[in-house]
Amino acid sequence: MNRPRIPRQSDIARLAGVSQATVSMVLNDRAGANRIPEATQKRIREAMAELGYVPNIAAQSLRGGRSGLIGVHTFERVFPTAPDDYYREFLNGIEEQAVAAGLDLVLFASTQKPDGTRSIYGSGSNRMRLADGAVILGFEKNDDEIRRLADEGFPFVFIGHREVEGVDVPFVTADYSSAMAPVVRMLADAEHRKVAYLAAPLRGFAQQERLEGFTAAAAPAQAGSAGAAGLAFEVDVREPAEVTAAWVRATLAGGATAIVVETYDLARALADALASAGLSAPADVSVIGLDSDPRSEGAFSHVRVPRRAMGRRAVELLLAVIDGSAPAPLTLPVHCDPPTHDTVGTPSLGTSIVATAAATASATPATTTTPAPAPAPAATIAAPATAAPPASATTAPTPAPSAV
Amino acid sequence: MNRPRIPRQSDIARLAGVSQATVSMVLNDRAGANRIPEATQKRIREAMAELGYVPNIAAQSLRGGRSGLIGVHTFERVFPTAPDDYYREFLNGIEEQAVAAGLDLVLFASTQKPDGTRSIYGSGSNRMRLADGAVILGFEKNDDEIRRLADEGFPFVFIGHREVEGVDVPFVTADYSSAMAPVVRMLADAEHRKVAYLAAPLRGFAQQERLEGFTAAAAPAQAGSAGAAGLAFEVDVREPAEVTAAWVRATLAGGATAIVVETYDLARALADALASAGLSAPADVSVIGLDSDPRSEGAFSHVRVPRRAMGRRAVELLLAVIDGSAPAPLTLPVHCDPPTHDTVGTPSLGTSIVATAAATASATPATTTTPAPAPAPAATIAAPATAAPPASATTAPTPAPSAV
DNA sequence: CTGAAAGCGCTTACAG
DNA sequence: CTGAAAGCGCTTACAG
Repeated sequence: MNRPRIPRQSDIARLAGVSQATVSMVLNDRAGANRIPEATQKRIREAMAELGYVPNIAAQSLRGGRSGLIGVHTFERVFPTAPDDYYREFLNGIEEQAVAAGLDLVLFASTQKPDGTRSIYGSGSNRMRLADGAVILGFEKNDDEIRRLADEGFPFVFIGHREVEGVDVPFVTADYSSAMAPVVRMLADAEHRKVAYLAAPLRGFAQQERLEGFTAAAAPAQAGSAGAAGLAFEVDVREPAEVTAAWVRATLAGGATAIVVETYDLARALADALASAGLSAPADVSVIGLDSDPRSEGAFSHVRVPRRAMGRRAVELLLAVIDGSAPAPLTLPVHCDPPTHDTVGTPSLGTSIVATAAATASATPATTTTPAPAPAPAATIAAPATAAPPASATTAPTPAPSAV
Repeated sequence: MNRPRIPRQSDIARLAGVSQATVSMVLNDRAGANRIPEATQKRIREAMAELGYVPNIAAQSLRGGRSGLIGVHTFERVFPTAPDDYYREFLNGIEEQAVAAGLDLVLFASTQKPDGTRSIYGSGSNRMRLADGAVILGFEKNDDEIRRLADEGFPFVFIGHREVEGVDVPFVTADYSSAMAPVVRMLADAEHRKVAYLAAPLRGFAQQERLEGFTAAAAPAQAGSAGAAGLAFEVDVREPAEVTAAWVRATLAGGATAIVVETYDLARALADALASAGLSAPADVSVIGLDSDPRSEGAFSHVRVPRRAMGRRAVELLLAVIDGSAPAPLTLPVHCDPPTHDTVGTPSLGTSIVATAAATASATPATTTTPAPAPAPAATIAAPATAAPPASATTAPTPAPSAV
């Protein structure tokens, strides 16, 4: 069977009795600019329909420069084996926005090395340039590759706060600083007076910003300003393995009536710990998570990290970067939905096992006592030494996120 | 900041002191054919590395070369909103094999129309031609687009049995015909004598093949041949909404001690029906599903549709189609893992609500009584009229799947 | 108002 | 052993 040749512009031109260039003009609606008569245009369109013409994308993008392709690169596998993978919602958002922008997505799979990690330049060449730009995700540190990408002038945007020395890394992030106010308000409104802030040892940017936001939100209330009643909190840095039934009992015995959980792995550990202590939220203790993953989502009320919206905004930001219309510093915080009330109750409502310390105990709160206006620096909090900010944050101060 | 120009072959050529054509030869490993000396090749490769050369995919594919891109097209959205989407595992497999083959994946999102469906030619141009070939998924019927794709000679492979008149559609499918034998054996071994085969009204290829496979496996046993004891079954075609507690009671009252569920939506309906009837599997009735989706997976023992493996094999088959090394008829059945035993028990073990009809009732079984060797045609089964094969299967007989 | 021509970055015969 | 040249199918100045 002889494969029928795919029609091209010159075939239409011949059929319509015009030049190939004229066909191109009509196709691209630049016909008006050149005032090609309606009759000619009609003839051309009829010829197109008759031959079933379809433009050759490769030729178009070779000529025009843009491929209409947005890359997606992760430093780990894109479709992890686990059914509850973290990337999923980001991809949903990226895809949504690609649809809206009429772009296609390239998932770079060819860059995977035998150990399962993915490298941009590992193969010796940057396949990524096949796309007009790329959204990059992943926890792995690959500062050298990022720097090289920036040096080449390749447009990219990170999902998640990323800093690489010498490079203005564009990124979208959850707006944790503003997301903490509703959390504090909800706890204060439920008349909690003392809260345990269960923090992760690894102090990434997200952890840092959550704690700063929480502190800033709690401080004015603490000072007795308008609105909610005072809320004291104590930062407790723990590995997930340390979050046991005993830890829960000790925490409640210390007078806390609510627990704020910084990360999703701690949230999972806490859910297990509560279960094995025979306690439940909000009956025995109120709990709010500041992050979540699919596995921890059902356990507690939590700040909803807007992963899908972040994916969408990342593509928007990328498109702005690609055509140079994005103003510095190219960081885009995305609003977080406030937590639900499911696992937050009033202390009196609970059948707390804590009888030794009153919920309203006037023990010196661990939080700042300075009546300074928000945002108060987190550094004044009596946190364990392990809660020190990450190296990058101490050497170079974290830049304030600002909208694009 | 002036963006450094992206290097092209002529830049490498200049740096290495050769012609651009020579660079192309070395790049494409056709250097051997032209016996370009190792020293020259080395110089060229070093220049490539130094400049960070990456081929321009558009130019390559315009010229007729390979882009190293495998397209993924779905007639519905790729990343559905529901957390339990059906495509997920297929994509996992596709991606796995892309990694293995060193290829990248293009997810066509630009083709989405306002109603959410996706069309290959809807935008007037076939973006898909950017890729070397494509894996296509989706339930929507778009025979015209498939035919056009085939006419253009574009390589593609379907996931799922697909037939389009006048086109040899390459596809991978679950090997249902062989998957049914373990199901029949498991039921017979557990000493079931009468089984209800709960079938879907929509008789797609998968449904068709399951029923044929089941019939073929049950027939020899029925004839008293070696191995399992006789197994009679009655096909009951139902909409999911019809699968109620009453339906379950009536089915058990009819003497069936086990239910085989053809599709995952019926499986979900049956799970609900059992619950509302206050029954459970395998205590009251044994149940095996012949398909599953993430939402029905936990409910019953089921034949595991090897979605990930199907994704992998689809890419393998596509690569064979692309370089013309795949022999007709290009259909590839993938082995299914046998079901677990979780919801299969012996009838005597159950506290069946059925007291009226003995489990070993000698009522005339609905199955074929012909002692013919397998595979027996499903047509001899006393199925309701609505269980007629689909139009395409009656006009053109279903071709026997055969390995590539 | 329309056409001839250049050129996007490649690959592949074809000459030397 | 290597280079000059054609050409893939387009878009976009530039001439008429």
